[in-house]
Amino acid sequence: MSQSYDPGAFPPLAVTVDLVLMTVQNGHLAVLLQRRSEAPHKDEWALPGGFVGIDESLDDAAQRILADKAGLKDAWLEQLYSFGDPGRDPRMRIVTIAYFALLPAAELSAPLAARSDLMLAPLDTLPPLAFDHRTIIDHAATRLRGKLDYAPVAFALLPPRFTLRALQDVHEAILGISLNKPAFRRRMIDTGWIEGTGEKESGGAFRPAELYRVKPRAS
Amino acid sequence: MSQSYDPGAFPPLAVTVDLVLMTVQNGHLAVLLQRRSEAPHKDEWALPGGFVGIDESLDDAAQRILADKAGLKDAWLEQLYSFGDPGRDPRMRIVTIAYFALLPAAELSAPLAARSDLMLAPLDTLPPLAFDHRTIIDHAATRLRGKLDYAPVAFALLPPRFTLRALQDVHEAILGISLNKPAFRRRMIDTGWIEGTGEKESGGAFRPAELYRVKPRAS
DNA sequence: CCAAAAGTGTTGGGCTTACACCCATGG
DNA sequence: CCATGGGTGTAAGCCCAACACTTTTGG
Repeated sequence: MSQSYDPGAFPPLAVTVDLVLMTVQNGHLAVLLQRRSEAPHKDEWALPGGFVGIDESLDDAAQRILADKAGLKDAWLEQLYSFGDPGRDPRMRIVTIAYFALLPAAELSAPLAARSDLMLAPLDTLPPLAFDHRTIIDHAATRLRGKLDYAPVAFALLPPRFTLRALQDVHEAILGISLNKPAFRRRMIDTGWIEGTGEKESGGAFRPAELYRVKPRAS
Repeated sequence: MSQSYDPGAFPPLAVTVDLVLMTVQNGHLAVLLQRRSEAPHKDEWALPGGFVGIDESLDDAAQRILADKAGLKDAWLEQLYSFGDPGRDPRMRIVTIAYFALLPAAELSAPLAARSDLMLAPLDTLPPLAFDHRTIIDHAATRLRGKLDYAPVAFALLPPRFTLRALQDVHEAILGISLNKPAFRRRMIDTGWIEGTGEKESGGAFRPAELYRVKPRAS
C-alpha cells in the first residue's frame, strides 16, 4: 500500500468467483460441476464461476453466478477461501474467491435437466477437475463438516418443512457416519434452531412424522 | 470463466494482502497498525499491507509483508477473509486478501522501537482506521476467539517455553474473561498439545512454575 | 515460619449417549 | 393385529468446573 500507484502500471490480473454448490443426493454429498466449453481444460469438469464485475461486490458476484447456473436466488452462500497461486490458470494471473453454497437436491433438478453441461458428482467419486478445483472442493467439504455441529447449515439442504429423520439423514450424509436417533433428536431440538409445526408428514406408509421448520432467528 | 479472454481487456484491478498482526499486551489483545504516508487516508492508521506480486502466491505475499514490517519469519499466519467491495479504496478497484498472524509481544518490541510509523493498539481502544480495516480487525478477533478452544493458536503468542499461568493469561486476554485455574490446567494438559520440560521458571519471587513446550506435532 | 503462587484430589452437576420401550398408522 | 418407523423415559457415563487442600519457594 505504500508503493506508488498508477492504474496503467498494474500487470494484467483478474479476480474470479468460483462456487462450490453442494447438495445431498442418495445419502451422499455431491457437488455441481460444469463442463468447460473453452480452453484451457476444454471439456474437463470445473466449478461454476465467473469474473467479478468491476462495480460488483464479491458477494454479489457469487449470487449472480449462482443465479446464472442454478437459476436460484437467496440461497445460503458463504465465502470459503481465496486461491491465487501463480500458474493456477495458464492464461494469466487469476485470483479466485471461492464461495460455497448449499441447496436442496430438489431445487437442482430443473437446471440439471435444462442444461447438458451441468452435472452433480458425488464427492467420493469426483472426476478429474480443471485448475485447482479439486483442492477448493476439499476445503469446502472440510468447512461444511466442521460447521455442522455449531451452526444451522444443514437446513439449507432441506425444504422449508422437514422431518427430524430427514435432518438426521442430511447430517449422516455430510459426516459419513450414522448417528444415534434419540440423541440426535434432542440435540437438535434444544439448539433452539427449529420448532415443530403442528403438521404431519403426508403420504408416508407408516406413522407420519411431525414437520419442523427453522425458527425465524430469535436470538 | 466462460467469457472470452483478452488480458488487455481487463479493467484495472489490483489484489493486495493486508495483515492483522495481533499480540497480547498488558493483558489485552492488541493489533499492529501503520500510519499511512500517502493519500488516500494519509496520516491515518491502517493495517500493514501491500500489493501481491505478479509471480507471488498469496501466502508468500503475506509472509513477505510480515517480514518487511515486523522483521520476522516463520510466524503463524493464516488466511482470514477477502474483502472487495467496490469503493473500499477510492483510487481503484482493490480486492484484499486479509491474513492474520500472532506474535509474542516481545518479538514486536524491536520493530516498534525502530520504526516510528508503527504502533500497537489495544482492540478495545482502536483509533479511526483507513478503508474498511476496522471490519477486517473485527473479523480477525472473532476468528481468533472461535479457534482458541479447538486449535493450538495461543502458543504463537508465547515464547518457546512458557508456564501454564502465562498460557492462561493469554487465553484470558483473548477471551476477555477470567478462567478457573485447575480446570484450565487440566484441559490444556490433556489436549496433548503440550508437554512439560523438566525445567522450572527462574527469577520468580515464589515457587517456580514448570516450563512447558508445544509437543512436536505427534498426530 | 509466613506470604504467595504452583500444583493436585475430590466432589458434584450438567450434558450426551445408549437402550428399552411406547405410539401411531397402513395394510 | 402385525410390521414399521416415529417419538420418549430413564439410567449410565463422561467431561468439566469449583473448591479446598498440599507443596514449594524467597524473604
